[in-house]
Amino acid sequence: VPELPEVETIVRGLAQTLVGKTITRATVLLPRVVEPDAKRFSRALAGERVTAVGRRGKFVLIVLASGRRISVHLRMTGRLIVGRGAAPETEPYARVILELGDRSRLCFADARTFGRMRLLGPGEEPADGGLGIEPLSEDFTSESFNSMLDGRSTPVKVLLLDQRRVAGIGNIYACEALWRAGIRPSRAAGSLSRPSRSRLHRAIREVLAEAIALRGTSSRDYVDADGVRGGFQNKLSVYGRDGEPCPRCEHLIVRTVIAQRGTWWCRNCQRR
DNA sequence: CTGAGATCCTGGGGGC
DNA sequence: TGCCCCCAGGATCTCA
Repeated sequence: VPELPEVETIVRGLAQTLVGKTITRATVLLPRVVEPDAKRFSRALAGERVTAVGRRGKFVLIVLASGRRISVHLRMTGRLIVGRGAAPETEPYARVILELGDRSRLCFADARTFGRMRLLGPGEEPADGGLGIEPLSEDFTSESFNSMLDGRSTPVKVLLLDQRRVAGIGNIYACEALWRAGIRPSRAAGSLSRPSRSRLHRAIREVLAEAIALRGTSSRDYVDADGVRGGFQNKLSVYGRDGEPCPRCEHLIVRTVIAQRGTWWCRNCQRR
């Protein structure tokens, strides 16, 4: 499941290989994963030059010379692979192929087809419901996070996953940040003490930065734009580790469900 | 406004 | 060992 650190790693790779290249042809193999319709999508992209590649939350943003952008959301199993070998014959589950001027290709592959590739007009934003603050930006201060929690009865984990508030945190890093901060995931957000909020704010920034440094977490499908796995899966403290001892206190990690999502945590040292 | 639940998909894990 | 069934999981939409 690509979250902020995985998307950031992909984006850094794409920036190296895509910028300056021209899209000579766009082939849509599965029409329902693109917007607008496949015909308009491929017609609009032919001849476009890539000027930059960026990220907003979990969205990859490919900036084009015309001012339009392609947004890509990988959801669960999406991949973006660049190379000469990135073709329908060699990439399983290829959904969209962008042919580049130098005979290489950008392939959007996705087994479960939840991912989306969307052409955005100038000024158009990638998420329909809007995106919240970037957790690694200067704007994400302890103060701004603190006021985000005020008066909210929703479980703090649900709040962390809400892209309209903080953009880019998914299930893995929500679980990991809560563990680092020693906070029970089901705890009502607004009921957290000020020191707890501050610890959580810090934990979020730390875990995301560390994961980026290790090029993300490869639990199953994720690989970067060059097809390389990340390294943070070896550093996970709780995610996916039910039945194993907590790295901090040795109590067994449990898996519960919050808002239909698997939630891994330590009953002993996440009591705040 | 807030939250609960359904929806979309399919590989692979679990159960038998 | 093999087969079938069921379900995870992010965002969005509907409904209460």
